[in-house]
Amino acid sequence: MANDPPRPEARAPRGFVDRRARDVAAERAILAAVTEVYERWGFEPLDTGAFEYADALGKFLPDADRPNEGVFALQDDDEQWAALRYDLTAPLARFAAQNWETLPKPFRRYAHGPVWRNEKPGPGRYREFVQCDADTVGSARPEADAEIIAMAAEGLQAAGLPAGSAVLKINSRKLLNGLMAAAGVEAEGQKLGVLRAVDKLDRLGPDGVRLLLGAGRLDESGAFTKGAGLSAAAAERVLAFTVAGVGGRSETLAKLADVVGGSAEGDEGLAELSAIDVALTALGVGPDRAIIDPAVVRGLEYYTGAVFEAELLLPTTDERGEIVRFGSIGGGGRYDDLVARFTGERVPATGFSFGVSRLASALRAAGKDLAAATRGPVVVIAFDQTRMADYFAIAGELRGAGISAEVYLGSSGMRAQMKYADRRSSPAAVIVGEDELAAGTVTIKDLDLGRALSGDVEDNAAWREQRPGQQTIPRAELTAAIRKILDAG
RNA sequence: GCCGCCCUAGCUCAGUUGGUUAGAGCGCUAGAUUGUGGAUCUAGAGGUCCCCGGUUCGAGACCGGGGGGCGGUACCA
Repeated sequence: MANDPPRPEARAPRGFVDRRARDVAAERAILAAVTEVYERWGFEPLDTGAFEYADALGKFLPDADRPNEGVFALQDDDEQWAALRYDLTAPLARFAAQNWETLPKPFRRYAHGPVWRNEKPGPGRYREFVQCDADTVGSARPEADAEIIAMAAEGLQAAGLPAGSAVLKINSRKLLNGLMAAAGVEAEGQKLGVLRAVDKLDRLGPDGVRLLLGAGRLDESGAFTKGAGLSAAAAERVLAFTVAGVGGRSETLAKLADVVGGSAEGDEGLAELSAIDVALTALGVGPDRAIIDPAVVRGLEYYTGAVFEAELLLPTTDERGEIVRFGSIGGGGRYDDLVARFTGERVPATGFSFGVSRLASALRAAGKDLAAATRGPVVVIAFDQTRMADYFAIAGELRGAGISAEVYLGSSGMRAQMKYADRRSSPAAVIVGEDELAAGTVTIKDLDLGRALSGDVEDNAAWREQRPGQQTIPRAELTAAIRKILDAG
């Protein structure tokens, strides 16, 4: 054995997860529910490839001809760098620029699929995950933003999160810029620091944010985060802004006007948010489903106006019963400059993206799994190896009737086959041995019924004696009998 | 990137001051029951003690270096 080649370790790369039937079903259910909403609101599907040229993603390291860290990139045989998409918005911008002349405008599309991020995974954070986006390209109207928000709210509801269990939070980059102008923050580095500090309000609370706005903060692991270095007065001004999100949307806007009104950009942001508020109300989206929250920042890169974030309000626990905090389960905003990168022409655009994978785990953690428990197929016991043809005929008949069925194809005995059927969550097993063949009958066993009764049985002899849920019927009645068991489940 | 914790069977873990052939529970395979799921009993399979080097008569344990994982933090389009 010493000369055997080393065996590879069977493991998935970190940040990549295997999903079994239950998880796949849950994600599919969410996708089906959300895309149905998108289509009903007049958005058309668009599929683009997993790879984009890295320059189309706009992700090159400064002063390097190599793509940014954070994306999975490879060099094609023509030396061009291609990278796996890290979201669905950049590919849309590329597509819109490429086909702009021929598209009906505004262009309304939805898309879903996996995206990849080459970064350190964490709890609830993967390097491959599924997003589901809807975007409107070519409309600068605040109503376009409002429609995206209203649709996202309906999507949450369709996915199993009605009002009260999740909320959409709205803010505007223009407000944040107005705030910083009012607080006298001008240096670029300092602006970034302020935005990052504000973004952490929900996690660190006002005291943590105050530290980050000032000198810096030492976390419990001992790592120090440098702060934005604002004066105490400026920091308090920023804090007052971030915590102003209380009550209804128009009340919040009035409060915010006191803080950022006066600066040109702040006033513009306020006007846009007001228009969004009015449109949302007209669309029937109340403050129980969408609020204005001045602490929402989102990513720093491409948003130019309104920004949105979907937050889960349900309490969630992990498999050990400990409380877990989920980050946002979706987000979006207005990005008016993204298409201009390709065409030079400014094209207003706005959109929203659900994190489907995270939404699925959030629903599971909250005990609100959309998908019912997965059902296995009816298992035809391979009792007599010389009668496989009969077993395949039975499976074929069931399949023809639309019933999921299979013949056991392993090599184990009957006991193991029953156990197999049990573990597949099969509704029923079909047993055809020599007795049945001779009599022209089949024996079917209702496994669900047996599962329900098994708790009361003490010894195996009695259990076997009872044969719960078992019946022997004429061969011709097989499909009808199985159907009856399925309907009862 | 920074800080901390961890690494022994498929999984969760025990392993005494350094001592001979490395253990448990669960899970898996099978038997008890030539044709029946749960429970019970019995048997079996399953190990690079993360890797490399060092100390030692002797290392799963001690020392040094490396790797991997987890958590926090930073970044996050």
